[in-house]
Amino acid sequence: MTSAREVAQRAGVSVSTVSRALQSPERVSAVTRERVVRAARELGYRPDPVAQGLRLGRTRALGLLVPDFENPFFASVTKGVQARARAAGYAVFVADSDEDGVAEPDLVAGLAERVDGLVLASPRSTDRVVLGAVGDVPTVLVSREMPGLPSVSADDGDGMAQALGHLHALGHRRVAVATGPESSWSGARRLAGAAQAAERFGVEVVELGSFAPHFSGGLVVADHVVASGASALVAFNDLMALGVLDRLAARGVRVPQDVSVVGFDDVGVATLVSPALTTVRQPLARLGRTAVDLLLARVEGTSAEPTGRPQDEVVRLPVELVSRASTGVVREAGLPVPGASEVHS
Amino acid sequence: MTSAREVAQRAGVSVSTVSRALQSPERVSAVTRERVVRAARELGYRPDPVAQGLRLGRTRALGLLVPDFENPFFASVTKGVQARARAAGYAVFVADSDEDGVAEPDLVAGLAERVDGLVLASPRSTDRVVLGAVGDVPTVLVSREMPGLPSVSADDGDGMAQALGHLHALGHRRVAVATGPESSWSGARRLAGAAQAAERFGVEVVELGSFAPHFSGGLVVADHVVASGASALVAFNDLMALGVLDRLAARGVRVPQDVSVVGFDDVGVATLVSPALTTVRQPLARLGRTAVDLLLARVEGTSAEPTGRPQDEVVRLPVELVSRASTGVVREAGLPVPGASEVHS
DNA sequence: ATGAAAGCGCTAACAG
DNA sequence: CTGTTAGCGCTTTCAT
Repeated sequence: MTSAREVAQRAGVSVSTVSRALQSPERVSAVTRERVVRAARELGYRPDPVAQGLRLGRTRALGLLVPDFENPFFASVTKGVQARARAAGYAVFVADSDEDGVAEPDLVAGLAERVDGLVLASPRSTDRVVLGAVGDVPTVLVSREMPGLPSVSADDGDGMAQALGHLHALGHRRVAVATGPESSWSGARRLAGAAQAAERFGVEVVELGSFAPHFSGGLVVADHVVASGASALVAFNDLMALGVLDRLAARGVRVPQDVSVVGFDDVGVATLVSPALTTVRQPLARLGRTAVDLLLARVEGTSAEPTGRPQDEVVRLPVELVSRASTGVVREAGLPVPGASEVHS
Repeated sequence: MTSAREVAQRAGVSVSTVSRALQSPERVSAVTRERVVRAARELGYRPDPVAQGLRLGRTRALGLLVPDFENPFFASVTKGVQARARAAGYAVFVADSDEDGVAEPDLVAGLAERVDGLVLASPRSTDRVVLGAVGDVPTVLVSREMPGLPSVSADDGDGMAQALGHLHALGHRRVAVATGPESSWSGARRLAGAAQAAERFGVEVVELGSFAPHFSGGLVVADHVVASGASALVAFNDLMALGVLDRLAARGVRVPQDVSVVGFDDVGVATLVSPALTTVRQPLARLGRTAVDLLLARVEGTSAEPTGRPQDEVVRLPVELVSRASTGVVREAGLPVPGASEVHS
């Protein structure tokens, strides 16, 4: 690592001039600036970001916390955060809580002391714990809203409404809904959306409860669906829906003839299974990018916006129901008219 | 952020005593240590890692570069790196090159100046470029070997041998192999392994060429397989294999009756498709964990090992062929005996 | 326009 | 055992 002193020596100037020539070129004569720049280039000099960070109090680093990298939803969010941060000249620290809410405060605190801003994706802790852990570090939430913190999430309630509307139009009148982690904010939002939409469309919603947001959780959910007598299911996410599909097939329950299945997220695998999964598409990478935009607005001085945005801005990105075979029209059998509506109601 | 000075004041000692009491408790009297520790706890003091980094020349941060977070292979590696680094008290910077080898040197350089060590997963650049970019920062490679740098990768050659052995045992005599990015080191290794195994088993290997390591690449590969007259395919990775499966199904080519398909990696989705994918399982998270172990041995002083390990240690983790339906025995039809062997050879 | 000096928060060498 | 001093690499007054 070459330091500013070596550059100064080579250019025959002082270290402060080196700093100035590089940071505020206009405050230095053209000729010395040229000399400094050349010396710097020849030595491959790059100011040490750690030292800069110490002096300026800004590290030009952002922190990202996710519950699980192996969940494609968060992989995409990570990608989005990463891309936008880099474009703005920020490095990104990451931490994976392994879906363990208890570990979150420590992880957040560990990140917080090294970064200028924090992105927390679907934190599982309570509002109070999250607020305590971030302290006074600028923070943006993803897929979670909470008073006092800006956030960007998909419109979960609307997504659920679209899903139920779709199922209703296909003739379903009794629909099961499986939730993810108890502590999932978006899960709660969807349940609320489901209740509203249920009334609007006149469908009965059966809450199956809370399950692991993975393939394995779906295996369990599938049996509940069958037992519930519902003719359709909306799963917490695509991974869970895939587990449902698998178990249903194993039990000889046909999809969509006997039961229709809707996922959430539209991660890549949704199209790779058979039948392809109908799902509520979230703008995955955009969640991450938007979060960084919000964060940098705060980190780099609120003065950018003349009128000043509200302290905790809440962004809701639109979602889109993507209809595929798992709720589709079955050629040979015609529209799957659920027998459930005859049995119940 | 509370600083050491405030703790010192509250405890009635000097800042150096605060530092000592926390870093080397035995060099401080029991009573003052107690006072300092209590003051620190009361103020919620945590030494600023940035300042520590500047002073000590160690940031207690590691850098990780991957070609694509959304590729589940790298998501798992990231998870492994993350977990091990955290356990050792290191934070992790990440960067995603988007499979763009040209961007790599800049990304690596950007990471290098902030970290104590680097993990480079499947870097796409040439040896010279990689070595230049890392400079003198301790570095470990994942899924890539190169003179001068330690590395941990799966035994790709053996994996390919297991795949071909399996296919040979099932009666296949003409097997297509599709590679990933030209610059992929493991792809080259597998081709080499294929050549060896081909001779050993007496199977003919048809090299289809280089394709995108995604689902979309597989769609293209499928047509090549059919055109090649091979009765089986080994794809570069599971994602590609899934694309092949999809396209084959669309063309009415049955798997495994008409063509058998083998993937690589055993990422989660391999079991979610129908037919389930036979694949060469890599110890994904372990790749990441082992890389960090190697790295920390270097970063924290080679003296840990009495005799001193070789400067560039090369670790090859074993792989395991997992046989599933995509090469499986077909109940109704018996063993899929490829017609290819009658047509050719 | 430039250099000297101060200091970000911390730790290590050196006295005492 | 503890306080004082110095300095990591950088930016920023403050003089000149």
